[in-house]
Amino acid sequence: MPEDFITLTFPDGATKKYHKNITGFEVAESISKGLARNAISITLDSDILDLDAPITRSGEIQINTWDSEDGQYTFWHSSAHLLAEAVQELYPEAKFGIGPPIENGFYYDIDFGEESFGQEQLEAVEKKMIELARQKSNFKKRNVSKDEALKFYEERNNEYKVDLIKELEEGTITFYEQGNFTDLCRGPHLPDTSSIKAVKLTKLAGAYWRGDVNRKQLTRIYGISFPKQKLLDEYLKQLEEARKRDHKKLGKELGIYMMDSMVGPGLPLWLPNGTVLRRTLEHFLREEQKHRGYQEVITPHIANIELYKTSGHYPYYKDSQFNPMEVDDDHYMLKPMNCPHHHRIYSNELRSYRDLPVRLAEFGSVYRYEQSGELNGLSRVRGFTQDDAHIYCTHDQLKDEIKNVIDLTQFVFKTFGMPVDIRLSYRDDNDEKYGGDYEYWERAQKEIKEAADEMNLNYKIVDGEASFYGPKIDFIIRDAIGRKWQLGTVQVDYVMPERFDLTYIGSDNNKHRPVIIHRAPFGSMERFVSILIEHFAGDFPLWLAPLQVKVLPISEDYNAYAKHCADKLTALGTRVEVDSRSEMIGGKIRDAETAKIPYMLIVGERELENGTVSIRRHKSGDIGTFSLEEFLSKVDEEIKNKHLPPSHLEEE
RNA sequence: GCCGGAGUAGCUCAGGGGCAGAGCAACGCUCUCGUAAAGCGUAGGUCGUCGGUUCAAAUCCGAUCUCCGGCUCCA
Repeated sequence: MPEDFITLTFPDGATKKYHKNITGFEVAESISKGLARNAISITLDSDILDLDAPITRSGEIQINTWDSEDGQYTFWHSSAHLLAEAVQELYPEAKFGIGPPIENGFYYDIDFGEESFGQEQLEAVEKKMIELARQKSNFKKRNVSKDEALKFYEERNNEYKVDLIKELEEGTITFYEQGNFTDLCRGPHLPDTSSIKAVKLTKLAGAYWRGDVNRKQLTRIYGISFPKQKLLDEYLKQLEEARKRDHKKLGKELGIYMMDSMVGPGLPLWLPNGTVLRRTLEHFLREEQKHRGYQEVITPHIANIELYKTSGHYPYYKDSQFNPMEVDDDHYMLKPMNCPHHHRIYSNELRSYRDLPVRLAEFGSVYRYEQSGELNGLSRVRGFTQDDAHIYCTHDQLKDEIKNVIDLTQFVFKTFGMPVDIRLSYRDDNDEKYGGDYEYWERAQKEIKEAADEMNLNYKIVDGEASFYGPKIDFIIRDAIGRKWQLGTVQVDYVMPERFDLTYIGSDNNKHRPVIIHRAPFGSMERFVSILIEHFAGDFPLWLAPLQVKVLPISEDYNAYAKHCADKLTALGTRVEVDSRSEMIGGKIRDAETAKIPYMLIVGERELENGTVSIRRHKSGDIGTFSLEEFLSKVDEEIKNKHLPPSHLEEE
């Protein structure tokens, strides 16, 4: 091929020849006018480029519009610049840090100096952004030398950009300009500001420069923008919907839990309905574990500090534990984890290789001193209960045991129809963060990966996320407003067996070290329940619902028959109540619907005469009249098989 | 811990130096009803807490507690 031609491959596999140095815009134009009009940037192989940048090589090309992730990324990146331009207009002294696009929008970190910046100021900036966007300023790219770049920001006393530029290579530094605003930036950007039609500045936060608590805290402005007002309206509506499933709101409405300032922050009190929910979950896992060879144990909530010094937890996590208390001449601590207690139980008897694996399980409550700003409903608390277990096995058994545990965890999430992300958490090069020998780590990381591969898990490997004693598999889920939380975890540990001098007698009659697997499918009952509430939006599967059936007599004349139906259900073990208030049936139905009770049984003259019940399902409405016996077996079947609620099945 | 918001009846919220408000819930009475709200009435408050300014503070100021959104952290 002659040198001045390149070949571009499109997402559908088609290829086309172009002159070298053709721009992305021209390529788009060659396909259709509409595409050229909507084009935002292009992605060449994995690089996102400006629309007017000359394309110098062959490769796979994608024209990015608003409908692609890369297109939105470009759109929001330019919006961040627009935000900065608006701030600069209103606050000429403001100094800019970084302003990247994020998953939903963008932010910019800004040093306002002595100026105070609050909610009220946000609106003015928002208005200014729209005003500036309408001026249709072009985003102009310019190559600058390192000296020139440094000089530019030194003149403006912007130590943040200087800090950034110092780390850049000569020859790779570019500035982007739009209107009166110039920014250090690698791009790419929109052709001009005019496509930014709707802007909402959503949050104001403090953010440390470079994420370092010891450096200055800048003001971070979060925002989101769209090419159409309608899209912004939809986004805001969606946010509002999401807030309706917030477990803090539903937890209160459904009587799941409460917080009380006299009890203390981060210390949830489980209300009767929440307790039913939690105990049902515990029973579910306890039964499953029984079938899988676990033995349950119970350990106290405090222990001598020596226990945690032996485990090595104490020096690593000193700051996130409640202060020790003095008892006689010793120091005791609220337990921040269950593992050391279980290790002592393991050591309580001489173990033979014939006994392994030993699987010790406990719903163990632990207490951790989380920073006050971190506490969040049931998701992040200072006292919580882990569905903890420790498996002591031989090296040969390790991989199979990991697979068993993964299988259990998958089974749990499948039962609730929950989508989870799986992460293999490895160590990084910061040796101070981890205990134990490097070669153990290598081995554990390898075993985990092999097990995950053999189970066909779809995972991501993340370095630096391991615990201090070993690598792990984490199960991550998102809450109603998109935040990620870790639920289940499976961790391999070669360190604790050494520290606690754990042994078993092998077939060779010698002592050997077992390996430990730490695991918690739910993670913590508190966090799991918070996610469960949001996942089902309070519309729980029948087997989990705190109140499963409400019997609604048409009038007081049918209270006795309603009671009769309820008694039959109670005898079956169903959680049932009768609404015998002197309300009209419509009112009773409404109250039961808003309380999200799965089944309503309406009984009046017709039902009394025929020994039937009229069934209403939450969210689905009237589903017809059945004999009481039919309903009993229907409920029984639905509970036994842990059906998901109808509303949820439709969504899947 | 840090930055920004918020806290008024059981719940959702209005009021913003001059008598503490509404809807829902609760309680009482009437109604006895067929698939998402019956009617009337009654009661309910140290306006998170402590202090200051003022003739007068729910309202202005300061401190503090708790909650929410971020940052940092997260066994």
